[in-house]
Amino acid sequence: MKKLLIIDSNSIINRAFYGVRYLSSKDGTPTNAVYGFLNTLFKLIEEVKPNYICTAYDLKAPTFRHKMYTEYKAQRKPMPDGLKVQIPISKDILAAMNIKSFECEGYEADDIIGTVSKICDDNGIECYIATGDKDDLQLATDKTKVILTVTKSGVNETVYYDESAVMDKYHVTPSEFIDIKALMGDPSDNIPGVSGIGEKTAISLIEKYKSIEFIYDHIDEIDLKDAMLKKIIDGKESAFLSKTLATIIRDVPISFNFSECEFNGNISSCATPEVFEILNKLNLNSIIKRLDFSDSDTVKTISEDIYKNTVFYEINTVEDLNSFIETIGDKLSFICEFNGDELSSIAISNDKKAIGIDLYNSDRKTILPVLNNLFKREDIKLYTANAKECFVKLHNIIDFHNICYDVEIAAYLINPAKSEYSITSLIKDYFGIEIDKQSDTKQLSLFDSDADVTSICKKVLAIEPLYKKTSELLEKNNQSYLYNEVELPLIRVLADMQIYGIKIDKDQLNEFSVQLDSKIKTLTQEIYDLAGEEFNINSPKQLGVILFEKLGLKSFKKTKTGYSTGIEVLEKLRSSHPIIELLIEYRQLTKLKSTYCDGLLPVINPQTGRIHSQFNQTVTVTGRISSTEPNMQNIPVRTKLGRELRKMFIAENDKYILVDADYSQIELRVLAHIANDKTMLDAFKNNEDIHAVTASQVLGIPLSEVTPEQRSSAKAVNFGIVYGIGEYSLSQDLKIPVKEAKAYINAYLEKYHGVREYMTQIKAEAEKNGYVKTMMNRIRYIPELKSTNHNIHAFGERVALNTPIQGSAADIIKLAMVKVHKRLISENLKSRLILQVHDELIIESPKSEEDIVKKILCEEMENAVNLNVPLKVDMSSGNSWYDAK
DNA sequence: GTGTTCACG
DNA sequence: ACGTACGTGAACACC
Repeated sequence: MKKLLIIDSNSIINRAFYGVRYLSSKDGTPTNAVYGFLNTLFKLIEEVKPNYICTAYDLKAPTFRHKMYTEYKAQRKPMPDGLKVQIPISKDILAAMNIKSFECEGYEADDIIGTVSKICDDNGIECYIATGDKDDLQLATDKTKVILTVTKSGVNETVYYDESAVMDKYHVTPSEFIDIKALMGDPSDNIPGVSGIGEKTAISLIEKYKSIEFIYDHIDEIDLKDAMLKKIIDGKESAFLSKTLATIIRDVPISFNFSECEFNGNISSCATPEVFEILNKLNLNSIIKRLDFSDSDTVKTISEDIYKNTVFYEINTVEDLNSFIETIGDKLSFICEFNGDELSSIAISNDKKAIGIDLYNSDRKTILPVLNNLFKREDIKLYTANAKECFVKLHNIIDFHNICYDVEIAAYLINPAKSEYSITSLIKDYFGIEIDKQSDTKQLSLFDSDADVTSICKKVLAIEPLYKKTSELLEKNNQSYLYNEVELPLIRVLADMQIYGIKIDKDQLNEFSVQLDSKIKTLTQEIYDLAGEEFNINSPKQLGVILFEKLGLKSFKKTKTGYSTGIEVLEKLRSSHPIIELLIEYRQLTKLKSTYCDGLLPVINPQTGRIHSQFNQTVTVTGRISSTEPNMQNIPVRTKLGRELRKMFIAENDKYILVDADYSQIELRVLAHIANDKTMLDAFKNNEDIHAVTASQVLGIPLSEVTPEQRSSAKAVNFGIVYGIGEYSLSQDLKIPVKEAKAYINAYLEKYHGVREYMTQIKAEAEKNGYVKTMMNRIRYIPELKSTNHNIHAFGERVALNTPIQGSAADIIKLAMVKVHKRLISENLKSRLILQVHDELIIESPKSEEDIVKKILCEEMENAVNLNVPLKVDMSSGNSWYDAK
């Protein structure tokens, strides 16, 4: 049987708006509802594979229901603006997909759906109704299926109801739904029902008597308490009115014909050029990806102005390369591409002309030295993308001497929130060109060119226009200092850190792993014994069943998928069963073993015996550096056993030592400076214990009388302030009532009024500008502040508060790294920076250089910037990271 | 590929 | 009415 899918657009868009996190296009148009709607649409198409498809919309105009009953939906709040603008967008997209949308003055989308489903019934077509609204369940029959959709944080779920499914779930027939509503009413639509009758009574009456008509026709025979009977009799008029309001109309005057709704059951037919154009304008890239426009040659290439008058060609010989090099002036752009760690191709451009070299199709041995001679020249400025990868992968082959621009880093400073900064994605973002797509590249080339180097040449030719565009924006944002003095020189620093790596004691690590393993085995058995069965302790799902069903512990927190078994849940259950203690220990040990022991072993470089973690410069939104493969910034330290791991990270040999320098309270110092808070500034100027001072201030007791507990609470509050404190979270953290947490925060802000003012001011500023900035003008846009959703907006406020603090601290340590690195080189030292952990720098140093290194670290870190507070650095050294703390 | 948990600052 | 502090990355289970 053929299938028709009809979608209640308003209902699904509305759900999507509240269920999908805030998204917007570059121009600020909110897109979250459209995003959610389209994802739901595609999911439905893929599930139903319809032969016909259409959608129904509500109109703003009053419907017959409003005319009949002025109170109908009168309590509804108007649609938020952020949602309102997305409705017409969704219509445009549907039209571009050739999906018919119906709307009809005087009727709601439901009525159109009722009408279409009836037409389907009459024509022997199976009808699928997709909506977020339970009201439509009244339309379910054996051939008409109602699909209820739920969108939760971007994830769609669908539940299918035919007539029997409705009866299974609700124990009434679809049409009896109407009668239930007639009795109980519906506050969301303001349908009155019979006053005094709620859900329970309504259901039991209709289960018994099937319809309100029957009830009122046989009112004398009905067995009910007098009071109830009176309510029903008094509510007769209202009951019938309610029934009319709740009944979906099935003969709306629309002109429907199946041919207009034909559909091939596949989302690929939605991938039209018009759709691409709209989605691209909205920056809905994941939808573009899902629709996969690549096979459809329908995508129009957008203006390729940046390639006007450019030429490129492939070369394979040193002679050709040399003759190209002769044409180069004082600058060039280049792009390297790698196959693993090996250079696979390189493109170089000079003005409007580019060459590409396929290293697998040319003599690597002769080409590479020529390239090295070119790139090490001091008189040529180099422009590129992803210089760090070139530094790292070619470090003993090519010396890139004078890198003066990296478009990836520039684009990151302009907007650090993007997920990708590859040259390909930058070209698409800034110029709308998809260079890996087939297009009319032939006419660009004066020479015959293999397709292989086409793409890399297009990339290299885009560097100059990307440089123009991004450097303009950097200037406009006042980010020239940040770019030229911090981020650009930092590329070399991070590359060197990655190249040097850190030595790890493999044998000792293996031994630790074996020790953990035997403890884990014992624990596993004990847990099985207490549980009375074997199961996968690592599976939260299986563990949840054991704890909360088999052992009957009480579950008070749930996740999207089931019981939560996180640490805070376990902590609270600690006293209720001996298994909990073991689980907590099991979790700790398996974490250490799998993530740190077994995780670190495979990333040890067999040649160097060292770990060469990647330090990423374009990942975090706040300006911090991130570390991957492995993450060296989350090596355990907080527990005794975990800290043991730091004994594995050691200096190269006994002639070397690790020097560790960490900023003391850098974020709070930054806060004191930015907020210009006198109390806090004084505390730091007098070199006092900031947490103890806070306790003393807030509790109104002398500094000398602060107990360790009081200090620890104050510490939590100080952290909370930096994160954009909430009373609820503080109460959880300190395990005190919300009321007390609130009082604590108030007392805090009373004492630190500079901080209070900062909080108000930065929020206002963020609200007004849509972004916040750090001390060095690192910028972060906060689109969440445009959201009408309370939670999202509150999140935006916390971000506005925290980013200048966390980001300024990142600015400072990055500048310090650049300065330290520079001095190690200019003073001809063998010592090298090897790690950064947000507020901590680690240098591997010959013992003979230990003192001078400490001096350099101290000077450069403490004097990296000049604040209203002193910056303080704690320093220590040792043979291992463990000993150097 | 996503969700949960947990390691760090 | 709703969820609950900022910023990360990795391992594992499960679909």
